[in-house]
Amino acid sequence: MNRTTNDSDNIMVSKDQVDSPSNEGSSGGSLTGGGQVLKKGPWTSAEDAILVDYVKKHGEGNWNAVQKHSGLSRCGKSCRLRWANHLRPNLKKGAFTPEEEQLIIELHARMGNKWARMAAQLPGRTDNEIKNYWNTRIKRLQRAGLPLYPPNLSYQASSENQQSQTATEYGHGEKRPNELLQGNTSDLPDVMFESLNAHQGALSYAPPFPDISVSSMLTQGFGSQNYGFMNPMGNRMKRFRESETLLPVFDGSVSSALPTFQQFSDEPSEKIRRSFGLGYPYDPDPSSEIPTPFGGAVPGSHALSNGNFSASRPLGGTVKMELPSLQYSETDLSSWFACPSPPPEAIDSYIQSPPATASVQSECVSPRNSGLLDALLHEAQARKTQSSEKNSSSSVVAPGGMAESSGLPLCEAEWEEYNDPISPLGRPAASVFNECTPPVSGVSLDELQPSKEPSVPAGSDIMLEHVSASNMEGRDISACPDFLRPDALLGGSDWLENSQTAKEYSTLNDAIATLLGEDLCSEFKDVPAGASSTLSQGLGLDSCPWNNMPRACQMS
DNA sequence: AATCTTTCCAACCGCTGCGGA
DNA sequence: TTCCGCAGCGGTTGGAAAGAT
Repeated sequence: MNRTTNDSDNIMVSKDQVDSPSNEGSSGGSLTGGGQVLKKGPWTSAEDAILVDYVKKHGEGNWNAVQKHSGLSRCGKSCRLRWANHLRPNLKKGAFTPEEEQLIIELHARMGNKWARMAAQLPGRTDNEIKNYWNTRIKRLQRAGLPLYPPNLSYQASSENQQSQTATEYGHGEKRPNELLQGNTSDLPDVMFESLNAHQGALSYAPPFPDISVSSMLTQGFGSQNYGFMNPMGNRMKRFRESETLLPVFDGSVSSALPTFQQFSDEPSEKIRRSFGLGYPYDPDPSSEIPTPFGGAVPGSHALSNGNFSASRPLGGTVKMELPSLQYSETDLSSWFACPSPPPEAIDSYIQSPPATASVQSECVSPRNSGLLDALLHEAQARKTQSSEKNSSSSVVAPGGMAESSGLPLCEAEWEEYNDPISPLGRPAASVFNECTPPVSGVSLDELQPSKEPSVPAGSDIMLEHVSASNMEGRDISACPDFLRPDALLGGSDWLENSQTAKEYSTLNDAIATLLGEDLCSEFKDVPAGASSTLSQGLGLDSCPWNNMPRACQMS
């Protein structure tokens, strides 16, 4: 399949050749200042020739002059784009090589949606190409309920590295990805991938995270109000930014806590796998004694771990995918970090998760063992299987695919055990994360002290406090509320009595309303009556501020 | 074979930053 | 200092091809 740009060009040209340049109106257009109609739509070969000729003579730049000097009825923007994406020399056509794909993933983890900058690292590739590739990729991953980044992700928290990277990758005046939205240039470490080199062919599904800096996890993953949740994409983030100030504690975590009602599509993983067509030297060794990374411990969290909604089932019809960079780390980390084989002290948490892992693992052996994405698909399959097993014992009915992630009943039942005066919403995501996520590489988050407070953005102190306070050891991971779902977010009324929490929650509610109102609430409203009632009773939704939302968002 | 769905990609649009007047 | 134009960037859209049913 792999249509190449050449193919497209040929097709386009053949089509356009019928559509003569004089037939400009067919593609629409706009008037220039001089009244000339600027053509839109696909470029013809004749136009290409004109543009190439012009650039040869005059060089790149001054694109608005192209129209004047060459008679080309295209706006400067269009000319620049055409040149940059198709006509300039040394453009590499065709599918991305595995190496390029790997690099893109790496770069995206570091840069976010900085396509142009990524393109600079990929000779012959255009930002548009990379962007399209990435968007396609995340669609696939989302559909499969998979995280966006491979597990063998590591953080390099050394200041040396920060400095060097800051110096080399982000020139003067440039902001690093995590700064781009927050305007906060704290000493956040860069996120680095360990190379997915061939020598990792034996890499199990439990890559160690020796380089994970606890402080970086705290400051980036949760503490940083933006690093963890920077959403390089548009609308929702824009809306979120508008309400950012209303979220003193949660920061971006709210967006991360957006529910995913259907995290696993029914799409056969093999189908997806085929569509990936990748061959990362990554082997989810089914024989390894590593529990299914998610093990049901944090059911429903994975799609959230993408930082995205399932694309296969848009919520409210208008939910757009949000391109995560690694800045989604709270969610991403929760998934990725859950992948590694837990340290001994964390085993309990895994043990207590549904025992589907072994069977799931065995059932979902990646036949190809061919790479990261295979592994991810493998994992998705495992989770899907596990999810269905859990459903058989769960009476909770949820809208859409909510029932697939049936973590809520457990959470409901055991939430009270926490006796945490801080509300689920009032509790920082870090705390939630800490409780829901097994320690990494033998380092429990509980052990992570806010030793780098200077680098912690304002408000993170609260988070850190909670992180310190919440001790996950020995707790049943499954008991942790699934804050990745709005019903869980709404859960628990006790903490609402805490005035401060209630206040925060009120503000938060406003923000959520802003964020989700049109998109999610209507969907959530569709919870079957019984389930809704159950949820409402169990979660104290009667007083749920969601009901203060616009009518469309109110739950029946 | 027909129809529907998904994937891919080129191109457009809006926004932002920068530099010059 | 402000305004304006330009270049560039990122998000989104629309249409064609490919694949699935």
